[in-house]
Amino acid sequence: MQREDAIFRALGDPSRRAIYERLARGEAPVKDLAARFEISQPAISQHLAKLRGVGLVSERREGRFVYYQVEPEGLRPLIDWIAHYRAFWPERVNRLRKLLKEMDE
Amino acid sequence: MQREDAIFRALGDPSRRAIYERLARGEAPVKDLAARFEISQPAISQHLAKLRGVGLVSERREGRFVYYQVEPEGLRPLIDWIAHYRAFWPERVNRLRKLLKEMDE
DNA sequence: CATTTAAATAAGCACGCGCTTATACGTCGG
DNA sequence: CCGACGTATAAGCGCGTGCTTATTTAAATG
Repeated sequence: MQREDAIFRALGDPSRRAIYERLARGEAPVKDLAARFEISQPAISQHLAKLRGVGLVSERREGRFVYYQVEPEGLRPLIDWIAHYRAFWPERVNRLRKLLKEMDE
Repeated sequence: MQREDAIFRALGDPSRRAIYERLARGEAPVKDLAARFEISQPAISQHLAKLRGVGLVSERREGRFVYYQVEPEGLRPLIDWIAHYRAFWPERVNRLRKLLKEMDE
């Protein structure tokens, strides 16, 4: 229940969240990310280090390439935190319920 | 789907999230918050302004007191964002499903 | 009314963050 | 081997952020 700060902060940066969203569609080496986004390769590496530091992302080394991918358990602290305060937004729960039902097809 | 930055950032600060969590247990005037937390009253007001700015909190004025309360719809962008990436953590969905069932009693 | 109380705003400061360029490290290909 | 490539790390810079104290505004109280 503590130290979700880092996860919130990690996703609070637009570039970093964009990188995470990109990785959510499939793993990618740093080079590809650096090509897709307009910031420099070091900036990408720094963002990846932070995402990795909070468990949102993991790496897979292959030769001189480093492939990054989304870590499924990474969002758990966020979900748990939100779930903990679910009593205070009952309508949201219903919406979530609908979302889950939509998945059942 | 855009500008969740502010919400992530708003909840990324420990003091601010603590204030939000406190308000989730019931509305409170600024004075009470300033008494409970160790930071100054202006700091509290500044945090409340940011929480209010992103729709996480709302105010109710009564005389010279200003009562703040959690805005139920405030977490919606967060939930929607997470829900959008739900495909990448199927086990989490099951956990949420369990939580929702637990609520049904 | 004058004073006190609740809250917001202003101004300033220290620190962290995101970015850059430069450099180092490791791996592959000629 | 040697040079190029992929990535990480180092160092520095500008700016935003969270805090403080001081001040302002507004409402209750004597």
